[in-house]
Amino acid sequence: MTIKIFNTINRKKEIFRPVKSNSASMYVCGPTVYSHPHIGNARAALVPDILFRLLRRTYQTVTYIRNITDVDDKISDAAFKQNKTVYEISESFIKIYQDNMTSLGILEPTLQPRVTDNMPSIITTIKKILKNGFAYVSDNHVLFDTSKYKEYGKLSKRTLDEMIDGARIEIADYKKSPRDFILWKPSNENQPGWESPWGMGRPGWHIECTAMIKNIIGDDCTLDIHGGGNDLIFPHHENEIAQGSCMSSSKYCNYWFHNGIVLVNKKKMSKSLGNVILLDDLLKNNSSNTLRLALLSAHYRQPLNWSDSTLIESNNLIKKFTSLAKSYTGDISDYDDLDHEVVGILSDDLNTPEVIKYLSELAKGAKTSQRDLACLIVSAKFIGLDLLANNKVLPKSIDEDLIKSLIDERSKARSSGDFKKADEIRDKLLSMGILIKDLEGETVWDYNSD
RNA sequence: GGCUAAGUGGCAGAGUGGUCAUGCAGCGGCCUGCAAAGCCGUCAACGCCGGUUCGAUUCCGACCUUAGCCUCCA
Repeated sequence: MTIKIFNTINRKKEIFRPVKSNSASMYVCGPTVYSHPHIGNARAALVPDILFRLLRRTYQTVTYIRNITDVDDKISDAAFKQNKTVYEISESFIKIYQDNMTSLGILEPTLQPRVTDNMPSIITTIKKILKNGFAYVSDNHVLFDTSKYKEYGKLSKRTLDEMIDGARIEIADYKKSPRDFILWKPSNENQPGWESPWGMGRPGWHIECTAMIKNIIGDDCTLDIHGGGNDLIFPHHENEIAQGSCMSSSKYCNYWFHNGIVLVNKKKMSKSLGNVILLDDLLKNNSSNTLRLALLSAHYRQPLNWSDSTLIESNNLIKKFTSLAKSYTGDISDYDDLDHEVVGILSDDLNTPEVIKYLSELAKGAKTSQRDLACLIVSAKFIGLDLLANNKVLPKSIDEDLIKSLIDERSKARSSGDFKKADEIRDKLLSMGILIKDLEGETVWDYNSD
């Protein structure tokens, strides 16, 4: 199976050819652990999760690395504000992040390196860049000298002149050029710091990824795929390319893979707009299936506008699929090969909306064909939708025994012809948030999420 | 202001040089005590202006609009 992915470096869909024929390596920028993960973090983890599932199917070994940034000024700020240590903050949000990802059915990456565990390799990487003449030391900082690297701007398609003209920030006096970026900076007594040849300090934002990648795959190896949100193209990934290319003679990475951001009210989430949607909140009222489907409803490179109707539509579709799946009587393992169609669709640049269309068509056929139904279940499973799981997410306040007794009471009223009473009970249940349906010989209920 | 993308039916959202996306909503019907669900059918779109072409929503160019980046943001 040939996999095609869109490569940001040349803005073209390309056939994926890994460096080694039977294995693939992928690195994705993971979370900075300073607050609760939001729906955007979920998309940034889910999109590579789908690619990981696809790569696993195709290659014998897949090394999927997703880092954890546990050194950052935002973490220090959070620690200061909450009167906690940096370690307490990062540990608690690492746990929340991992729990949220597990709840979403996102597979664990092969490796999840932390910045704090990689200080020696970060320092070694900076030393190599200095030794090769692409960085300079100034006022206890180490800075990358962008003027020395001719290809700078290749990924984001900007020239150095454009960037300098457009720069809004004041030029720090220790920089030769406003575009030079920090590899190492000094720490004061309130900030986490490590001993280095340039004094007590901490790494700049971009160097951690380069150091960890090279530490894992080897200095002279090329990474197959590097991913992240498309808001990281500049400056983060541009800077990574510069560092990675100047610390070793090998090409840094072959395929750049970026997902679009999640918008709320057509705007990027931000604390100042007050439109940040947290996963903890979403997971209270929505199943993992619903959230996954909603996040996959747009192509991964497009912006995804998040709204209530996104959730409602996904929930409706999932309900339809799961109620069909309940009627499956066979052994699903008989049909493991039935997912080759969905694999084919995903192989064309992860076209998840096309997969959803395909699932809808299977659902139509599934009413009369057990094979289509098995295919639906297996195909959904490939993108991490478990149609056989119990999908009901109920608020804790709902009393199931009360619901059952009201339904019994209504059934008696119906069979004795007292439809007025029956309808009153139905309305009462609806006001409790319970929707009932009279199926053949039986009344079923569900939480009314609309 | 510069850079990078994107504009498709009421909404969401794929795709294609010439015949169907799909889902939700709507409309008509079947079913139902009535609903709901389900089923059958159905309406409806390619930002604007030029160009290439027998034919453009699709390719090319200008314009307009929107979003992201240029602020250590996924």
